[in-house]
Amino acid sequence: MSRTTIHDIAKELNTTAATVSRALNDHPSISSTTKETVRRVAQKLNYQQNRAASSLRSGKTFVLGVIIPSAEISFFGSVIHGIEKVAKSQGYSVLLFQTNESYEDEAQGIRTLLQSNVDGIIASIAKETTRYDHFLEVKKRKIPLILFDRAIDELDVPAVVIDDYKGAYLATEHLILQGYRRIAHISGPQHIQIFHERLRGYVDALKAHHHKIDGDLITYGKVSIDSGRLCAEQLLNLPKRPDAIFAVEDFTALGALQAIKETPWNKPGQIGLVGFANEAFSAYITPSLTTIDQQTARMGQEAANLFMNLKQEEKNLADPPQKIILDPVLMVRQSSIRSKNGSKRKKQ
Amino acid sequence: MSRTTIHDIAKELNTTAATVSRALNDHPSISSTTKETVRRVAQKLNYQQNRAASSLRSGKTFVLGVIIPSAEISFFGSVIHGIEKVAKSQGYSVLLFQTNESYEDEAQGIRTLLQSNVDGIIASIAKETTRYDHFLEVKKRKIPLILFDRAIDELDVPAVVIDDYKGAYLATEHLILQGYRRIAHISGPQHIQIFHERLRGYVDALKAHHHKIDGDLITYGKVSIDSGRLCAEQLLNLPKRPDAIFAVEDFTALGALQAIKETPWNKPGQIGLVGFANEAFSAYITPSLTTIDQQTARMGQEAANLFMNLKQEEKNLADPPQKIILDPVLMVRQSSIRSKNGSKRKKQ
DNA sequence: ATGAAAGCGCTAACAG
DNA sequence: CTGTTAGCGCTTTCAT
Repeated sequence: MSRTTIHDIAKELNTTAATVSRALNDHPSISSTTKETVRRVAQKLNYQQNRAASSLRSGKTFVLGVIIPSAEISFFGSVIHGIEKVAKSQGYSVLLFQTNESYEDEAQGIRTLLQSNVDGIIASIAKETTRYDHFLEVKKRKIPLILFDRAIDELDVPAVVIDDYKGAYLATEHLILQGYRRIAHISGPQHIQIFHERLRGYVDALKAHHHKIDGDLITYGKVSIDSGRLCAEQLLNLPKRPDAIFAVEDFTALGALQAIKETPWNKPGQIGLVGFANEAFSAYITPSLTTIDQQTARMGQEAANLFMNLKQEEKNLADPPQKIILDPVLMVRQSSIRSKNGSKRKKQ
Repeated sequence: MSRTTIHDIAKELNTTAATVSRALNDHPSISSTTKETVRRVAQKLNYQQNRAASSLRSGKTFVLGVIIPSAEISFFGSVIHGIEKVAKSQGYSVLLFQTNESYEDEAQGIRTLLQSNVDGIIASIAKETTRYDHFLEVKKRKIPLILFDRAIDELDVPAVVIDDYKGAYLATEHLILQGYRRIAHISGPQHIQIFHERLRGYVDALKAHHHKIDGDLITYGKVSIDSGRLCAEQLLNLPKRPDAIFAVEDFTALGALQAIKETPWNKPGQIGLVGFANEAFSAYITPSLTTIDQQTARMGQEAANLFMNLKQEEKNLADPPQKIILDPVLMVRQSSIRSKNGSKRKKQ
């Protein structure tokens, strides 16, 4: 009545559980005829391996633990997609935990993953997390740990991130090439690394193209629609007003767009706008938003690949951890196409 | 060197593994002093339970298997969020599988979940799936199975869905109450139940308010942006053209909106538009899209709750499976606010 | 190429 | 209240 085990198969074939186990695992020292018959009987009896037993004995679970702030955020949903895809292709399952940006939940998640004997952990650190003891515990147990998006240099583990500096540089340069002359930037809190990097990219792009850096044209918002709107209003009311805005991410850009639309002297196509993140809505608003794509699914895939590679060559544990920096991709849409003043329209 | 086990704790305390196990599991017949000391030593030795061993013995894994088409679709990301939240609160972990809408992947996912001895499975069926043998296998093994969104009556298992009929009724009625007189509908393939239900809701709402049903005003698209655009163009070119459109879901509505904007005789606010799904972009497009919210995170929570309830009262296995039908919520935004002809503006 | 025996770490039944 | 014993189902030496 109860579930078929390898002993049932062994009995049916007058052999032993060991042979059945080896046959099913394609062990080299089993004749192909035996493998064949074992597989046939296994199928007949509808046998399914008991992974708990297998992993208890072998120490391997073929489970990959994934820790993210929230599956509800499209960025992370996309990354999970990429991770699970690669994991599955290599026979791994994904055990998922959300932290809700809380250190406590994150530590609890790590604890559960350790109890589950996962073969590796892929994580994006919670905003609240400032202590890394839980991650150090993972390292101590020699369980492969890979970070993505929000990496921590201090932990000294492999990571996949995108090049925020370069993304911002591309965005700014695109506006320059479109012919905009006074390009403003709405940034975010500078203690968060990615926002600081994006500001650097903005500044360096301007410098490289011999534009002056004007402190008035740089504002620091709180990374939200409302904040983007307020910052943009402030910029558009300057005596020497900007003719383009690079926003630190798409929601900020969305707020800025609202402000732009309500600006009396603005004509469509006059004020350029670029965001960052390629959020789901960005292609569908009016005008559609030029932005920087972060290659989210790819990020997940690369993270999973990093894990697979680590497994392969467990030898070089002392090697410096690999860091993959993904190239951001400029998505040119309507919001940054300069349409008047006879400026030359640069094709991208 | 290697990981702490209950035997290590037992040795330290001159007691036995059984006692330690019971103490850690808060077994009633252990004195509270013993529990206390055991817990202290466990903490000191940094003990973490080995779940594989525990579940091999006890038969329970505290793992919930979740099968979805793709984590990249925001709908499913949101549902996962709800499921994991409830699961975690009850000590369960979530093992995630994506089907990519393929029957093969779905069957493979079920197989892996069975091998992993999950305590229950929550699934949304792949579009391609037409045979249910894999799900029947789950039932046969008496593993609780809960479906969401895309339920299959034939399987006779608990499910959480939203009331598509009611959602469509609400959407249509809202347009009627706004004062629109000729309300069209862009539907989808009728062999897919949800689209058929939405069509029924549309028709019944019109009937209930003594509007005529005009076959010309009902088109059948392919549920995409492009298809929505084409269908809307066709509708807007009718001799007796509609003054409002209810689209079967938000992407269709988005395409329809493009067509509306390009209609020469249209003035903003003249043609009403309602979508369905409350996609992430719907609040941010111009005009913002009135739509039907499907309570996605709630759907996940309810599905997880259904599982938890099943676990509690394993007695009534013969009872008819519970079906939870969530109420859709009308999200009124700009696209459906009637602004001219002195119609009374109905507040919702 | 296969079999015998042991044991992964835990929990549960039975004693006391 | 605690100890003894056994065994969940599998893999892995070690033998042959």
